[in-house]
Amino acid sequence: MIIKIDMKSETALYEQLYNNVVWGIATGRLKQGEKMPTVRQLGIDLGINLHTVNKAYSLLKQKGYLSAHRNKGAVVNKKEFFIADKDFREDIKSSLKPLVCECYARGMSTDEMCSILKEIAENIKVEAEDKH
Amino acid sequence: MIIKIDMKSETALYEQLYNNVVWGIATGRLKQGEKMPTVRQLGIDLGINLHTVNKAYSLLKQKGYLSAHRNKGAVVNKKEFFIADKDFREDIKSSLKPLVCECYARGMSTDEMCSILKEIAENIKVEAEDKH
DNA sequence: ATATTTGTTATATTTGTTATATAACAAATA
DNA sequence: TATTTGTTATATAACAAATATAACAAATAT
Repeated sequence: MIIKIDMKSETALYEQLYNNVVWGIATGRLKQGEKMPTVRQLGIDLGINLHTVNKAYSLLKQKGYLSAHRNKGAVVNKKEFFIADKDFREDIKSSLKPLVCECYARGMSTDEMCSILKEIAENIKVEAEDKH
Repeated sequence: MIIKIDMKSETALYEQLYNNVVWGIATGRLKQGEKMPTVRQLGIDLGINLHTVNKAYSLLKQKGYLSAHRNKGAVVNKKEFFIADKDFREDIKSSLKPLVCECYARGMSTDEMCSILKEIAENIKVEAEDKH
């Protein structure tokens, strides 16, 4: 999978990298068991430091998306390793609440919010089909 | 409205403050034309620096929620000042996409995501009715 | 007019985070 | 035994968050 980062973005590099990998999994570009580039190689490819890559990988491991073994590189975990369990749902709720507050404060209805969410989800589905 | 911040939270103080005010507007605790505490007073009340308060207020002004005038303090704007226009919707989409990706990667359906969103919105409604 | 209140701007300092750089360690493989 | 890979440890620089002090500018009160 081609990973791209935007040096001008306000989002931290390691966070962009994290989001990219999650997007890759969501769109089926990264499949379970698939080998990730090494922290050194990806650092070279993206023109960033291996520790920045390592920080992203560590987070991805912590969240269950990747496993890493010495001299083996990082691989994408099976889906069972990153299910939408209770803890995850609580995390998502916490992240979502401020956004919902903003929408609500601006007079948006719940249906409107859901339709935006569905639009995004639909987009991800299209990106998943576009991978060929 | 009673504003509370958590010094142990990972979220920046100015951001917590920002979220608090938006929540206040969303739940009807802060009404249009209502006077906000002065940056100095709120700083004293919360035990934080007036510049931290000022940073939150500046962001809230920038997003249309508040107006400020010298020696008048900050007041909550009319709803017309913070509608859910195209720019806002684009911003929300950008913020929402990484979250939707995570949910999608973990096998959640769009309906499940919407139900979580609705749950949060329902909660805000309850908090709005609880204000008496 | 003058003093006060308030947002605003400016400068400096401390602390934590992000990103880079170099080096070394540890485990698996060739 | 050498190499590859993740991992850990320092050190450094740049930036952001939060504080501290001071001063400025406009509106209000006395």
